[in-house]
Amino acid sequence: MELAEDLVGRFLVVREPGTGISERALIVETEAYGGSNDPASHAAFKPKGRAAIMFSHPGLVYVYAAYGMYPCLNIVAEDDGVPGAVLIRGVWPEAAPKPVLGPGRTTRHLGITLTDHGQWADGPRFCVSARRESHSIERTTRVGIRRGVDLPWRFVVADLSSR
DNA sequence: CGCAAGATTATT
DNA sequence: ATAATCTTGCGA
Repeated sequence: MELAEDLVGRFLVVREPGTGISERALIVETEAYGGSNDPASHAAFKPKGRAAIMFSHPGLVYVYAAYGMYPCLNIVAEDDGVPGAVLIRGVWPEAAPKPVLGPGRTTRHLGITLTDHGQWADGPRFCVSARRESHSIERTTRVGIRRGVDLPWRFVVADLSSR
């Protein structure tokens, strides 16, 4: 949960294998997901298969298929045995004039697929840079879910439209 | 083994 | 409002 707020305002670097090309994107929207205390978390109602990585150690990438259509990028947040992850819901690629909002759109834009599941969030494929400038961060309830809607675990850069 | 449902998005 | 379609949980 602290990680979710910490990631907002940082740069995520994605390197394309082979090409040597990397793309930097400002993380502008995240959501934190917990364990059995969080009814919306995958760890709460299907803690098997891919989602089992949420119980693993921090810094690993959890990629799942939302409704079978779109990959969604998460970063495992809690220690071994403690379920928890941060969903990247929106980024602002350096080259783009406008932010890319929505977990499915974000991963599609960055070229992230289910095969990236289990990668290190700070390794050859991904890298999270230090915060470059301070942003005012807004904390709201989560969106796009049907359970646990009341938990205020969504973090966004407040002045999105003014940059 | 078959079916429903979910942290989504684009299209009718 | 619906289709597209991955993964798990549950019932037969």
